[in-house]
Amino acid sequence: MTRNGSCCSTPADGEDGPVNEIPGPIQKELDARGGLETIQKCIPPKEALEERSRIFHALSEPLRLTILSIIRDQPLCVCVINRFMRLSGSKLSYHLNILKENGLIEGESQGNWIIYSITERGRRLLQCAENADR
Amino acid sequence: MTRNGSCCSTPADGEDGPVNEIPGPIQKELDARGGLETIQKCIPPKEALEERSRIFHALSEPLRLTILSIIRDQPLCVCVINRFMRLSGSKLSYHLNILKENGLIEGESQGNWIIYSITERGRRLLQCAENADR
DNA sequence: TTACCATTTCAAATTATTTTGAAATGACGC
DNA sequence: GCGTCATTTCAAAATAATTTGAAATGGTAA
Repeated sequence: MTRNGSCCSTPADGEDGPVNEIPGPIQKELDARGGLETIQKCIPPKEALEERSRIFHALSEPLRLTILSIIRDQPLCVCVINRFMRLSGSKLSYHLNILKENGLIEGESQGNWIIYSITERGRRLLQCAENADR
Repeated sequence: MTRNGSCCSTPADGEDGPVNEIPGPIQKELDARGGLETIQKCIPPKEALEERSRIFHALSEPLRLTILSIIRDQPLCVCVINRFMRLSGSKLSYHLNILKENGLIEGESQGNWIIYSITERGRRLLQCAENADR
């Protein structure tokens, strides 16, 4: 298996990658910081990256961000949440579940109702959301 | 068009929703806060919700979070980024583009290369990512 | 126990995102 | 100009997320 010798040849995914030149100024900067290995160490482990991206995925729907702002200041049952959302029950349930699975809300059964409240994580990330588009 | 009289009947999406009872303790809490209208005001406008969810979507892939941490401390050209990622060129380009469209990175052409750097927004949100999974 | 209500679950249909590989672009040096 | 390199673009294929409507669950109350 020989290499083709250029810096940026496009390897098939997962195969051994390119192995050559790096542009001058970039190389300098890189050396000053300790080379490629130093950067490699900045990449978080796979599990952390996957967990974080799942959480962001949960936040990547306007409907779900809406649910979070609705229950931010007080727990509410599904039917009251739906006064604002006006979705089919199964659709609302689907989105509530994604928020719950990702630890952004939690639900407590009380008789006929399920009362959802925002979690600490949910609150923290809702705050990030509000700062995001700046 | 008559209503069926229950709190939580499931309306078709977008139709007029349910209009009845609210569980006792929830109603209390709600009144103490100024009723449904008060909560309604906490829901950000559609445009803000959509913009934020787009940004979170851009962050919802391990590959893209990886790219952000790689260029967090110094700008790098695509081919050096790909030393770490080892993706096909078009795949890496696709993900770089999503980060760019959402203002998380920016690219500057320098001769044969394109040097990407993280933006202020990218840095801020990468920080959120690191606090997310707590 | 029967009926009813709030909510969830399931599978099928729909829609959106990602991956792939080939071709295009634009810079560079000869 | 020609060949080469880094990167992007495009369309098709593959995969993943969301929506829908019907049916199930589990509580409550008569």
